Amino acid sequence: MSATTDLEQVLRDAGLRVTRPRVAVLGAVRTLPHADTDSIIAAVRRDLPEVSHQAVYDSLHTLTGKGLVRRIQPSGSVARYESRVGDNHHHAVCRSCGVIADVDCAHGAAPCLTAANDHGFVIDEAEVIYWGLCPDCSTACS
Amino acid sequence: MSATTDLEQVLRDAGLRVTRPRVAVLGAVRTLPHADTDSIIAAVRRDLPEVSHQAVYDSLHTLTGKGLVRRIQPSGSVARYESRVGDNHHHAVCRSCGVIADVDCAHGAAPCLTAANDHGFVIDEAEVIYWGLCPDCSTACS
DNA sequence: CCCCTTTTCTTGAACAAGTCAAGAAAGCCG
DNA sequence: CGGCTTTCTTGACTTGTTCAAGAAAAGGGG
Repeated sequence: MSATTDLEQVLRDAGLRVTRPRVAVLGAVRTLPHADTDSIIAAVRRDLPEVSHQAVYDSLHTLTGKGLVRRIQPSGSVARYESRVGDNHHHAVCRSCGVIADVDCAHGAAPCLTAANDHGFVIDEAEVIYWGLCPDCSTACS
Repeated sequence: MSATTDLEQVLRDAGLRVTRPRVAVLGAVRTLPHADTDSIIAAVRRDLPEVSHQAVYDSLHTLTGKGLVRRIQPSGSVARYESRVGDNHHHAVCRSCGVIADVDCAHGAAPCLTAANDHGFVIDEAEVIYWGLCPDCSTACS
C-alpha cells in the first residue's frame, strides 16, 4: 500500500474530503517536521506545481483543527507545523539559529498541567518551550 | 519622589540614556501588564502625544534587551510586554478571548529547567504557557 | 555653561505573513 | 451520472513590524 493511500485513509478517518492538496500538505508535514509554511508550500509544489498558497493555508488550518497536525509558533518565529500529535511533547528552540528539537515531557505521561495558581482558568494544555543554544551554535560561540 | 524620577533611575541604573519616550514606555508597561504594542503606544501618547510608533518599538526593544521588560508572544497573538521580570513566572492564556494571567512557577524557586532529553541543547530558560479558558469565557460557554 | 560626539527620535516607505472574498473546480452521496 | 457542498484559485488587502536617512536631544569634557 502506498504512502499516499495511507494519507488518504487518515484524512477520511478524520471526516475530511480527500483532495490532492490536503494529501500533499499532510505528507509534507510528516516529511519535514517543524517546517514553516513557506517550506511546506515549496514541498507541496514539488508534487503539485500549481497549488495556491491559499490552499496550503486552508489545508493546514483544517488539519490543525482536526488534530492531524500541530501548529507551533515560538516568539519571533513564523508558524511551524509537525505531525507528531497526541503525546504532549515539548520543544527546544535555539536562540541563535532557530532550529527546533522535540523534547519528551519531563514529568512522564501525565503532563505538567498543574499550575500553581490557575486564577480560575480551565487549563487543557501546558505548552513548554525550552530556550537555549543548539549543539552547533553553542560550540560555535565558545 | 515622583514615579517618573523612579523610572529615570531604573533606566540610568541599566546604563541607558534617559529620554521621555523611554520613561513613558516603561511606565506604560508597568501600568498595563500584558499590553500589546498598540495599547502601549496609545498609553504613551496620553503623556507625549507626538511620539512616533518607531520610538516605542525602539524603546521596547532596548528595554527588553536590558531585561527591564519581558516580551511574550503566545501563538496567534501579537507581541505583548510585562515589567515583572527575573522570577521566571509563567502565563495562562485564554483560547477564547486571549486574556493573559500570571502563573507562578509550579516547581518552586528552581524552575522547570530540566528537559527529559535535551538533545545537547544548552537550555537557559523554560517558558510555559497554560492554554485554556479564563473564568469569564468558561462560564459563558457552559 | 556650552560644545561635541553619540545615541535616539521622526518621518515615511517598505516588507512579510497571513487573511478576505468571489467565482471556478472538484469531491462525494445517492 | 447529477447535484449539492466543500474546497481551490486568483488577486487584492490588512496588520504588525522593520528599514533607512536625516533631525533632534542626551550627556561628558572643557
